[in-house]
Amino acid sequence: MRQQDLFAADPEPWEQDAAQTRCVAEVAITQGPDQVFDYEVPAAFCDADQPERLLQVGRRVRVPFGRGGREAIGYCVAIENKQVAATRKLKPIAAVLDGQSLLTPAMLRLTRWMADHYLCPWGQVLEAVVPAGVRGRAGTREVKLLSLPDDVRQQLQQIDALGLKSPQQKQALQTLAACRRPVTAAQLAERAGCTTGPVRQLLKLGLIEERAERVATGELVDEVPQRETPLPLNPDQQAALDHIIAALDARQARGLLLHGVTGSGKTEVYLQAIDHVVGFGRQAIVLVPEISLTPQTVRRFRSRFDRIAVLHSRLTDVERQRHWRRIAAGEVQVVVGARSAVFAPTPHLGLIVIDEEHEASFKQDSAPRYHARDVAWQRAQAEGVPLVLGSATPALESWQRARAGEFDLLELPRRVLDRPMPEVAIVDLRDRGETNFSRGAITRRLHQAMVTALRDDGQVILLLNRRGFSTHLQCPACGFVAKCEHCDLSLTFHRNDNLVLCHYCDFEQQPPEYCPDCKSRAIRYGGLGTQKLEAEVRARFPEYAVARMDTDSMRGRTSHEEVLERFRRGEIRILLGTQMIAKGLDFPGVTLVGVVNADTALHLADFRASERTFQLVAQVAGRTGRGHQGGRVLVQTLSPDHPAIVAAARHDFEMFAREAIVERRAMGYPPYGAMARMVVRGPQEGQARDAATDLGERLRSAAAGEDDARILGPGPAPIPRLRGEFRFHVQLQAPRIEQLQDIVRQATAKFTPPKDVRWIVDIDPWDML
DNA sequence: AGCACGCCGACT
DNA sequence: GTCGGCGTGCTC
Repeated sequence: MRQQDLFAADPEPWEQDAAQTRCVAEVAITQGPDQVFDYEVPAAFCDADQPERLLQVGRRVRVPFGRGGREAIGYCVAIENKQVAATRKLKPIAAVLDGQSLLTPAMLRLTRWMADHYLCPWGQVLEAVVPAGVRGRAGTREVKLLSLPDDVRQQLQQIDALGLKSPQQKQALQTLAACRRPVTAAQLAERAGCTTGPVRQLLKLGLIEERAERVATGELVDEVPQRETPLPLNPDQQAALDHIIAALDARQARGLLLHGVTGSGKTEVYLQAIDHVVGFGRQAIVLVPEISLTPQTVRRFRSRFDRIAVLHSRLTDVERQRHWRRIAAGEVQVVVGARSAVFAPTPHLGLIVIDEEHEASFKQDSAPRYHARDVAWQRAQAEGVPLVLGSATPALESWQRARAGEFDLLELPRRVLDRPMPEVAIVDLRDRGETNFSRGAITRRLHQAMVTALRDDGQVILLLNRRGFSTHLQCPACGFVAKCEHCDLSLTFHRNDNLVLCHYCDFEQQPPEYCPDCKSRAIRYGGLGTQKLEAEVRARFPEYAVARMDTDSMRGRTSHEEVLERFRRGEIRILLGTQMIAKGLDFPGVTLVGVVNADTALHLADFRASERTFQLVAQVAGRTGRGHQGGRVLVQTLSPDHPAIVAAARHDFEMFAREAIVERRAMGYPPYGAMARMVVRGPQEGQARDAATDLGERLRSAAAGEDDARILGPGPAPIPRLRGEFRFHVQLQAPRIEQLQDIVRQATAKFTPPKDVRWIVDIDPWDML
């Protein structure tokens, strides 16, 4: 036993001193265990005269951590006067890293909730919530500011007593004394009418002090579009707006589901609600899917509000940081952005809007795996503001909350100007009369509809939710299928680059000339992708301009905007592409929408497969019939009787919801139960499987007390190998999410898989791959 | 998450 | 006899 231990129960006098109530900082480490650690606050960080290094809640700190005193970065989450046990030694904070707090107390509470809900270390959540540009030094510049020490200032009356020979130095000194704000050496030189030489000399003599400070650089220049006035509302829109305004005036947290068919004018309702919020000096946050954060959307908001911040993924760190500071300073009325804009540091939030709330992109697929809708609802409740969720095809989770009375339901059942919904026809791909028309993807009926639409000066949108040319390469002689070396998934042939590539890890190689197994040269290129569809369309309609939109053709920063602009002007007559073209576009000239294959997502091993299919078909169908020429939709499918497809063809969300909810309830799937998923992955199959098995056992024993919880697996994940790693997953279901959180917390507390084996937990997963 | 501590095999 | 393997546990 070491000597210290002998005295542990009876502290030395100096230890009793240390046990007095002390100022303690609680720090959440960004990379480390999910705990908050106490640190001593040195007096140097308590000096209000030095705001740059003052410790405050929400600033980051550098702290010694672990044995050997290695350093870690953390967020100060609380400063308290605490009674600390006599034997307990606290390490001191080494440095304060930020000149201002990065998080309000409300945002700290929100991130704490996220850490608990999504089972992610608090420090990691904080790191994800504060944009990198704000944490770093981006967008700031160090300047050296001059000041006059007090003793020198007092002696200025008898300036000659200082013994300065140079009149320029005297002049500079007096000029500095007259300055009300700190100045740089260059500014002082200019005002004193000299060069920086005398100023530097004064510094050398110690008559002037210099200190470094970080200041923001640059200014944001917003393009200001033509000012637009509010559009007249139809009675449904007016009723919805009145309802939202009533919630706003009540200053209460309230969830409002705005269910409006495509083209029913949801955006105008948001705009006028936001106008109301801005009217009493508060800010609004509008979340839109990344994919529809187009110049078109942005222009609409800019044309209605003076001070708006647009947060999108293409911003540089510096730009992001400037927006963030403007928002935090209350200079912005409306924040428009993708998922992470839910963390915008608005000082007086008045309203949150989520447009297309059913969209997958609101769920983050890396830690913290949050859903912006759920975070927004949490924030809305904490700040007492309404949350408006808008969609033509709401997520069943939101729909169920509205039906249960937890959210208010606002319906916009009609399109603006009483335009009819487009007529939707289903084309049965099992019908030989249709498919024998050609070996291609376009049936006789779709071809004829295209001919008619184009002849009548209309435009056509064709949806095919698969990139590439051929989706698989197979040898007809021996059955060999070309697979990715790292992922074991079929490689897709891209004819434009003459490459085969993996859509999951971007592995690419030359297409094989012959089968590696049986040397046959007759490899068949099967499966339809957008590139092949493009070739077919060009061959069928050589006289019309065609454009393809998918992630391959939209690599440039502005190509997306360019294509849409040319389509708007009518230069492009046929636009084909992946789901990128299914969402939010509003072009009156589109008189025909063709869904080339509605079944692509229908048979995935995923309980949301039919919901996704319904949403995709219903959304793309809504892209037509927006002008006076009307519009029609053709849906090609092998499952013409599938409820999701039938309901989408009738524009009948409620019909779809009624059917889908029966199945969800029977299976205990969301919204009728909570779900979580864990994935264990590693470069060695056996190790990963063993770790998954171990985890499965821990989960089961943790769930022993919860007889209504179900643990499925472990088993190979639907994508069993990805980027060279083997993947196993476990699915968890229980009536309440808290049960699953407790089970996972218990099971993982002491779960330490071998080196190279990693695990993740996904609460409310959106997909199961 | 990292890093030290500790207890068992192949080397000087 | 020691060097080093990585399994276990702690970090204010």
